[in-house]
Amino acid sequence: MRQSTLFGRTLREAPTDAQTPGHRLMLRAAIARPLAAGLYSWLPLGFRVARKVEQIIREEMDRIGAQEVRLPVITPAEYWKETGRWDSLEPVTFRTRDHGGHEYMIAYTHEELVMHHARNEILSYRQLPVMVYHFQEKGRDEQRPRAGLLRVREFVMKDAYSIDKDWEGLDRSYWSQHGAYARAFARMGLDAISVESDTGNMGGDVAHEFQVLTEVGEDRIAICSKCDYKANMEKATRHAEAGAVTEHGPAPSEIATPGTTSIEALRTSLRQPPEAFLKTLLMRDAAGSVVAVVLPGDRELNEPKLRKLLATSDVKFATDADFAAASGVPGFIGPVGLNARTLVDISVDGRGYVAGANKRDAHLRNVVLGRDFKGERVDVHDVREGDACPKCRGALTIRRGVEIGNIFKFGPYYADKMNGTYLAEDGTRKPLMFGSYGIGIGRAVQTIIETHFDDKGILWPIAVAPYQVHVIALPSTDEAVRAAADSLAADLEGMGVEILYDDREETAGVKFADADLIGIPFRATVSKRTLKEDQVELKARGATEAEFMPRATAAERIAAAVRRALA
RNA sequence: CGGGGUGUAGCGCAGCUUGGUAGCGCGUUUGGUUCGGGACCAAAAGGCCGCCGGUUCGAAUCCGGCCACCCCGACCA
Repeated sequence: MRQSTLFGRTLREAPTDAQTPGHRLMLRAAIARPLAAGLYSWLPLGFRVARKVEQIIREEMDRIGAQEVRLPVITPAEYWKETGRWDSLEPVTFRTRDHGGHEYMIAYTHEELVMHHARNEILSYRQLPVMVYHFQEKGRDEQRPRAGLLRVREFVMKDAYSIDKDWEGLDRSYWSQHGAYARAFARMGLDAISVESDTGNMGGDVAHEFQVLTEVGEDRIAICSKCDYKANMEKATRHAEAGAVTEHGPAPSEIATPGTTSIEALRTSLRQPPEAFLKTLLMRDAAGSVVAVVLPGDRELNEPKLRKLLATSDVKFATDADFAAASGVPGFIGPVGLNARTLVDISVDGRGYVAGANKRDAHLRNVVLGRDFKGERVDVHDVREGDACPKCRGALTIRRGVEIGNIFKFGPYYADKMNGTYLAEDGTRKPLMFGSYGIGIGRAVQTIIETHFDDKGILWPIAVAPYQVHVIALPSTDEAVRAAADSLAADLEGMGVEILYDDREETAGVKFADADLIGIPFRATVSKRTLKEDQVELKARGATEAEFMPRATAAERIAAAVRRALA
């Protein structure tokens, strides 16, 4: 590819609103361009990377026997209505109607559609197990797209689906996908770890996410410093000495706390640490049911855990009317005498706490769990740095990560809702056991950049680099140089090496700066200077030293270097 | 969705407080000189100052409304 005709120009400066290194470099190196909030177009260089990422995933999917298919982007409402997701996904989906008034959704994901085909194609246990996958657009009306390609509203996902006879088969499919993911990410240069995750609005129960740890990530991951425990914060738990302490102190007594409505204010006025207090949160779920959540003053509520526990799509703070119905007073609410379903986090132990008195300007001291109030024991708090690992009691650390892939073990969840059954060996109808497995291509591409760059630009892993060798003619206006560079470029291409050939009439500084920015793994320079010795200079991106080789054998040697790097 | 911010040439920005015919750097075009790390000289092109309305003799500037984009949070594969 001649750079003089390349569509898309490099930018000397990134727009100021691009914040993360990967976002800035992605724009500067002409990988992709924004079209609107959360909508990006690939430019030629970026699209080549995206296709290589796809190809790696395709090879790993094929290796485990998954079969490539392709489903539509525009999907009829009827299938989504079967599972109830037509309604539940409404806030985050793009919809339209055809001229006949029929409703459609830009596919948010493809479980319903694959299950629909599966129930028609699969009649017998003899056809199982089977896995299919495709690379297809997803439309998600994210309320807040961010950081370039990391969170967008339309993107290509590799989504795979496994269909098995039983849990045992599903387990095998799940772990074969897990293995394929690990290989695919390693091949594209991503250092991904698999962590336990919540299933969110995907339904089902067991799930893992593949996370690349980087400060630019939006997810928080709890990682044990001793064992292999790793979990997303929305699911992470810890070892807590529940109820270990039991105080048989005096009965609760009221204390005047005028205007003291927050833990922070109490801490200051009573001169006690946050963990001496009980925090009682009155929450209401999507159906309007109200629940009181009791936590120690130093612990935060983890909403995803609470949603999961209540099997609801949404939790909000309660209304004034809810407070009145529960006999609670905002700012002075406490578990003693509260008229509401009460959930007590496992972080609450047996000590005597200071808690709201459910009376204006008053708190109670010496409030003891079990003696003065009761509730269901639950785990709905955020873990934090230093907490004890639930598996080994080692210290947890909290890191940020980008979720580049996920795998879900649904079991009969979709089959049950969509009547997806097969005829089993014993003559009975059984549900198709389902799993789904996604990787966001664009997010993977930018995550590679986020983790492979220096102060000059991108350092592409060669397996996904837009080209393998950047041939530079210096200067292109010199006949002899141009002829030598043309022939090197042609020779390399003839050997199947992917080259970007900088034949532009630019100065050395501009060409080298662009080469560093674009980040192709090898740079082969032909210049007046190298021509004097009848040589070609070869330099690896990121290396400090260049290598000089005779021009006659240069193409051969460079091609060999590329082969070695790819191996 | 809550909070904050920004919209002026392709990109980065100044001008707005105090209203008076729109500027700087980079980039682009042309000519010339250069040529191994974002060259130099000269000339030039390029602007519904986000949109609509209001105030005013006069609005990039003041007022109102709207739109777009970004950041933090919430939420979300």
